[in-house]
Amino acid sequence: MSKCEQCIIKQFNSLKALTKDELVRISGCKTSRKIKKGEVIFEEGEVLNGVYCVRDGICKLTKLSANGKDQIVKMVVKGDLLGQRSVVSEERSNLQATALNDMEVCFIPKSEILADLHKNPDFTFDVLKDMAKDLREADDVIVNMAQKSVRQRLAETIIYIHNSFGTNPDGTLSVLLSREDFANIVGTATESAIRVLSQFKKEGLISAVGKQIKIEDIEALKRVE
Amino acid sequence: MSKCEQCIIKQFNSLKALTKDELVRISGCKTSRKIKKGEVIFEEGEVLNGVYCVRDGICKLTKLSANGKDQIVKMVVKGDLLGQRSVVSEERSNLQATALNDMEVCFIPKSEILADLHKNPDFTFDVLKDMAKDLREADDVIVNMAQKSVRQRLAETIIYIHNSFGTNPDGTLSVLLSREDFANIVGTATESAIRVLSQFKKEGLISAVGKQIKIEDIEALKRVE
DNA sequence: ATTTAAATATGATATTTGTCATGATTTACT
DNA sequence: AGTAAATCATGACAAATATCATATTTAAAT
Repeated sequence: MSKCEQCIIKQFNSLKALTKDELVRISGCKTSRKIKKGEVIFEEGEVLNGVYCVRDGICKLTKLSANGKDQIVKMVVKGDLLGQRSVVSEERSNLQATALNDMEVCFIPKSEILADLHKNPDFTFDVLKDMAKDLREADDVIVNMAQKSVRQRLAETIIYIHNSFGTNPDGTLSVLLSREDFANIVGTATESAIRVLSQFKKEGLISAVGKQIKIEDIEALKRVE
Repeated sequence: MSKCEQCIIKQFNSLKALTKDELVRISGCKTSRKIKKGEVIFEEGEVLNGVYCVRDGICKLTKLSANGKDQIVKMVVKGDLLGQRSVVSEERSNLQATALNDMEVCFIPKSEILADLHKNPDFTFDVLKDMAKDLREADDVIVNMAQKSVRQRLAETIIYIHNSFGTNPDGTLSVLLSREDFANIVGTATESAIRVLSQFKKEGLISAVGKQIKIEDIEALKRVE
């Protein structure tokens, strides 16, 4: 099994603030795990006994709403940590995590994380900074949800996925999402998401073959009202 | 001027994790300030040079959306801290803070807060815990915005204000919000908020004389669909 | 106290979004 | 390969919400 000290992934998250010794210790008790596309990593309401460091792949964080629909609250990629919020606040998870790709993650037990949080202020501060960023992003999502149309939100979602998760050589978005996933990000009915995507296609803003979506006119997409 | 070490307010926020010495030091460089109802404490995009500890009163945190409407993202009360997110991430404020009451706040310079964040892991951990709570609440707001009707959101807002900010002796909500404020919490047009409040009144769920709103049937309000 | 401005209220109507139905296409499975 | 089950697509209609217009009431200012 590879060692945390040498892992390049940690450069992208708060683990980089740990000392060599701390990393060696964590490396000794972490477990590596492969997760298949569609698999649930943890459920809403589950007690998380640790934090996941995402080495590869992408997952969605969802919350089931009263009307029985999943809302995608955030997407987590390679390099991100998963489950810090629950571990820090010692609460059950408020979200479900589901793999959108095949994934590879390392699981670090809660006790190790908490030990370092209490001992290493740099690490704690880094986790804090990360959470501050998450919080700002969440504020932005709230405002978008409250004030923008489904059309605008969907356009922005496509741009966001394009910019954050990249594209294949042919220009198509590298993360494959179902129309239902798009609806659950945007907070609309699946049919509405489908309809708006069809409109974007007709208007030449995107092209789509099945789940393969490609931005054709990003400037026009940005201008969508 | 009163001293932080003796201030009871700090029991309600992360400052309680500071040592006596740290509190004395902070006490020496804090400034107390009174803010009148309606006054802006800081604006969106402003550089915050410190954190506010709310000793009395309530304020709203808003973000201006592209369509020119303010969205109320969170409300902050006596006992809460204000501005931690921006200070931690060393970014300009992503929100505007406006007093809804006459307020009394203590301003603590950024340098002091950051010094303690780097030295006192208990304090940092406490701030982290607080932010984790804010983040969970923000996730909940996202889901509500995305999946619930204006009617439901408004009903829940009234209950939230009732439970979190309390009532006057006659049972009316102690925080006076304009109909526009309600609209900006719920993310709807002012006219829609007014209309729904009128409906609630007709249905006997609330009574309202001007801005004075009183819950008449909280169970029915909880059941609103 | 009177005037002026702002906030509240309500109707009429347009627009957006959701729901239900139904068919086509794609994917998964044996 | 062939079948079943998802997923995608689109129409028709219903419901929710926004917008515009215009009173009415309330608060603020002189």
